[in-house]
Formats: sequence, structure tokens, C-alpha cells
Amino acid sequence: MDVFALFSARIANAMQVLFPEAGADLIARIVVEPPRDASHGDLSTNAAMIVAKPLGKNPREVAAALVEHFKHDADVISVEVAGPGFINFRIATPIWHQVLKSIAEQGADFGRSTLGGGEAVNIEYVSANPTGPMHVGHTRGAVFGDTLAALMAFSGYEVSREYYINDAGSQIDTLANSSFLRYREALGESIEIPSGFYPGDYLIPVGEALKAEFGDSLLAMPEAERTPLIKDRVLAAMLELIKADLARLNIHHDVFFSERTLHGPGGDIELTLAWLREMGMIYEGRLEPPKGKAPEEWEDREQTLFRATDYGDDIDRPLIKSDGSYTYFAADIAYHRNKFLRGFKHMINVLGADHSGYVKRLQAATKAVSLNAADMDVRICQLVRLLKNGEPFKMSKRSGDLVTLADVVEEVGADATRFMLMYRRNDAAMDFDFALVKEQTKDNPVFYVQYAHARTHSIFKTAARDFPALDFSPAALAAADIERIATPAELDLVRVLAAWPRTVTAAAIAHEPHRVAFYVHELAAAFHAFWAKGKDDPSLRFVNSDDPKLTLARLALVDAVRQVIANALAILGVTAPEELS
RNA sequence: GCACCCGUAGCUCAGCUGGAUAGAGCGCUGCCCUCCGAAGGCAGAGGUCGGGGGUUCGAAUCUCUCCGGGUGCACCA
Repeated sequence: MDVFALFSARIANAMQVLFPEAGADLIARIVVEPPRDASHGDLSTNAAMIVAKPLGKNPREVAAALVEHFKHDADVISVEVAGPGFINFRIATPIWHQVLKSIAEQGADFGRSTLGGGEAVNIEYVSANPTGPMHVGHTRGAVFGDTLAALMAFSGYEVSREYYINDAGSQIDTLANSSFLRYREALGESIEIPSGFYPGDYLIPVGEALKAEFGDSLLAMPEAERTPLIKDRVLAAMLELIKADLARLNIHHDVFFSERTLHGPGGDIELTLAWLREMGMIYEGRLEPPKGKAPEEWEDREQTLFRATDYGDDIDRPLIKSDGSYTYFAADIAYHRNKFLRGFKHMINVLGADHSGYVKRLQAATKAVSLNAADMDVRICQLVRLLKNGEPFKMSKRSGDLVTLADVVEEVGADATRFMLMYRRNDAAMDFDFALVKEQTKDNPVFYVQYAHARTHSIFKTAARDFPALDFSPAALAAADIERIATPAELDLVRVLAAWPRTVTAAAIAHEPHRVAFYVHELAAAFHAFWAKGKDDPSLRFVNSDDPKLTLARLALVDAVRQVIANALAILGVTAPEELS
């Protein structure tokens, strides 16, 4: 049950009845939300202020009519007008009890919604070049994309998690050449790695594997024959490497889409360009040289251009390079047409900060190939600066100066990595301090939240000790005398629980999974605070040895907290431990 | 030169898409363990929301402009 959605609907209905002349568009702008200051009430709406002006009425007059309407509603304790025309509701306690009941009934599904209506959404994330292990720069996008995917799935979308393998460019030739060097090394040659080649140790096993498969037969083989063989082997190996890295963070994609499959005669790029030409979206023309570049690097020539400016981009974009091959963007247009033809009308791409200049053309491409039928949201993840005790930090084991994803996970663990990366908006640069993340104090939000979850379990343990005869099964909790939950402190906690469905929905609409992390931290804080109240006032303890019925009711509340924390952590991909080590 | 992102307490950051007296953690000053896990909690001090205009009942939020920081800018991927 979503209290806000419930009252939002009721208020909209009331407004329609009271002010039929207000159109549906106006009604739709009405917001029902918790007031910033809890002393104002449980719910607040701007309904009167939204409607008053267009109708030529006084906001307080409109508000008075609505107040009159809700005055005798049994679910409402009080309604009053405040400030410029806010209407504040105080909700009757039974509604809060219903929230607890629905948490118990829905369990892991509490907060799940039908917002997406089962529509397919394609979320592309990571898409790191398959030329080596993942480094820390990729990690933020990986966690963000994976969490967003979980959030959207929880909100009723049919989510497809996709990884685009850039396996067609010149960097793959370099990769193959680097592997060939390692192969020669494996055969006993002493090698030197020239600049421009990939120096990482991770190619050594590839060289070994090539030796095991081919013996020394590759040495005599013509390059044109040899390179494709090596490419296949090394790409497969790199992909396994990347999958293994992602698995460290429990990230798994549904689709790995190879760019190579778009190329070649009769391929998607060819078909897409033909289609674009047919639609008049391509022309031959010249571009202005970019202002920031040195003019001597600029070669003025006639190019095959995509009319990106027709779809909101800054300039038209080249599709064919001077050597006659396709540009990366040409492949990307074909790729996104492919996504659209696979049935995706909603697409989200998660990209690194260095791709911010790519956003407009990607959106232009999506609009063009779908004839404006598909939408594309690009989420940019800003840079992560690694710190240790406030000092910039470099770790390197196997890949030059880069800190790898594996290094980070090994250092701080998957839970902390995921939570900390989500405990920040994606579009702000962040510092990631290893020392802080490993700390087991309230300064560390991961720990703080997991501690709250563990604490719910420890309360049950205490209860079992004090009441050996009492039944704490889900069925017993469901049958608990929930009306005993009545003190202001308890109901405050329930209010936080009641905000969960609304938080999820808002986060899904905005594509902002970080809100889940902030919410669960807030819930943990509310829970810790209530727990501490029991220190000063024993009557507020969860376990009351002289009152088994109250204890059972309070345990139902604890169980609801446990459930909602678990649900939020599930979206974040962070484990919910029953005890801390 | 252009585009995108950021600028909120001493520090690190939220602020629910335009709402009421702008919030949290750290740090600082105090308080709370014979008591469900103190691995916690409570209270206090601390702000011109980068500056200035505009839109309206109402702006940290939208818009314009300037300042500061980051990222990117044909034929790479």
C-alpha cells in the first residue's frame, strides 16, 4: 500500500467533483507529499494553489472546500489550510496499521509497482572495450546501470541489460598484435613490447593458450590468415575476463551485443545507411573545422553526413571515414536501429564522463531510426577519485597505472563498493575513500545500514530468549495485535516505512537509483533512533518481558523494518546480513 | 570558441522535478552504557543555496547572464 498514492487519488477525485471546470491536466499537476516539517501533518497537497489561479478563485477558498470534503473522512484525523494555501492532512492510525499489514503480506514485493506496465526497456551499461580487465573508471557505470536495471524491474518494466562489445575497431587489431607478441613469448622468444601495444600481464595467458592450441604453426602463417584466428581467441578471453570482473560485483548482463556483427556486406550498417538515405537523412557535404582544434590537422573534404541537427544535435555527423570504412557513429546508429527493431521503445545508456559530448548525437540517432517513436535517456557517470585517508591513491598490479575493478573489490568488498558508488548522484564527481569504506562505524553508511538490518535479527534473538514459548513465525506476526502500535515514536517509524513505495516510484521515473540508497540510510537512522529511545524509556523497548502481546506487535514492526531494508538493499545489490562479524 | 555536468554549513554531500522556518554525516561543544548489540543515540553552534537580473502567489529548483571547477569537441573507439 502506498499512502501517498492512495490519498493522491482521493484528492484528485474530490477536486474533480468540487471543481469540474478544472481540466484533467490541471488536476494532474497536483502533488501530494510529506510536508518538509513533520509538525505540519502527515500529508500535504498544493491542490488549492494549483487550481485557484486558472479558475480565478482564491486559493484559501478552494482549500476550504476541500477541507470541508475531507472533514468527515474516517481515515483523516484533521485537515487544515496553512500558509498560502497548503492543505495538511493528519492520517488516522488505522491507515498506518494497514501499511504494516501490507508490508507483512507483500514481503519482498512491498514497493513493487506496475509503473512500467510491462513495457520493455533496454539498459546498456559498462560496454567497456574488450581489451583488458575492467578498471575502476568502469566500475561506477557498472554499478549504476545494474542498480538502475533492478530499480526499473522492480517498478514494472521488462528490463534487458545489455553490453555492447566494441570489437570492430583498430584497437582490436592492436589487441591481436599484442597477443601475438605474448604468443611468441610463450614459445620462448624474449620480447619487448613497443609503445602502442597493450602491455598488461593479462595477455600472457592468452599467449599460452594460443601456444597450446596452435603449437608454433602461427609463426609461419600469413598475417591475413593468422590475425582473425587470434582475434577470435583473444576477444573471447577478454570477454571472459570482463564477465568475471563484473561477477565480482554480482553484475550479469542479458545480452552481449557484438559490434562486429553489424559490419560486412548485408550487415546492419549497410542496411541502416540505405534506409537513412531513403529517408533523406543523409547528404554529402562539408563541415566547419572545430574551433578548439589546431587548423592544420583539419582536412576539408566532402563527407557523407547524417542530418543529426534535424534531431537536436549541434552539427551533422560523418558516417564514412576518408579510407572508406564506416565511422564508429555509423555503427552506433545501426546498433540503435537494431535495438528499436528488437522492440525497445525505451532505451537508457549509461556512459562515462568522457562520453558527455556523445549524448546529443546518440539521442539524435535514436530519434531518427525510430522516427521519434523511441526515447533515449543517457545517464553520465562522473569521475571517481580514489583516496586513502584523504590522499590520492594508486594501486597497480597487472595493468600499468590503472586501478582495476578487481583491486577495489578485493580491498573493500562488493557490498561496500556498490553501496558507496550509489550513495551519490551519478552526475557529480565523487571521492571514494578506502579508509572510510572499510570503517565499521556510523560514518560508513554501508555499515550503518547493514547494522540496522542485523539489529532487527538480534532483537528477535533477544525475544526468543525472553519468551521461549512465544511463536515468532510470520503467521504469528501477521496475527499480532497491531493496534498496540500507537505511540508517536512508533508511528514515526511507520511513516518512514510508508514512504518506501513512493520513493521507489519517484526514483524509477527519474532514473535516479541513488535515492534508494539515501532512503535506506534514512530508514536505518529512524530505526536506530527508535531503538535508542528504549534505553531512556523501557516501555518503548521492542521486547517487553511483562507484555507478550505488545512484544509481538512490536516485533511485527521490527519485521517490517527488516523487510523494507532488505527490499532496498536487494535493489542496490547489497547483502542484508543477519549479523555482523 | 562551442556543448554538457557541477557550484548548498569549515569538509563530503542530500534536497522527493516550483512549495512552508534549506537538511544529513564528518569535524567542533556538551550529554547518555547495572538497561533489547554504545558497531549506537540526544542536544547545541555553524548558511547571502557562486554573483546579478527575469518568470509568479512562491525559486536552491525554471530562464538569461557573468564568475569559478570538471569533461568533451571531423577522419579514434
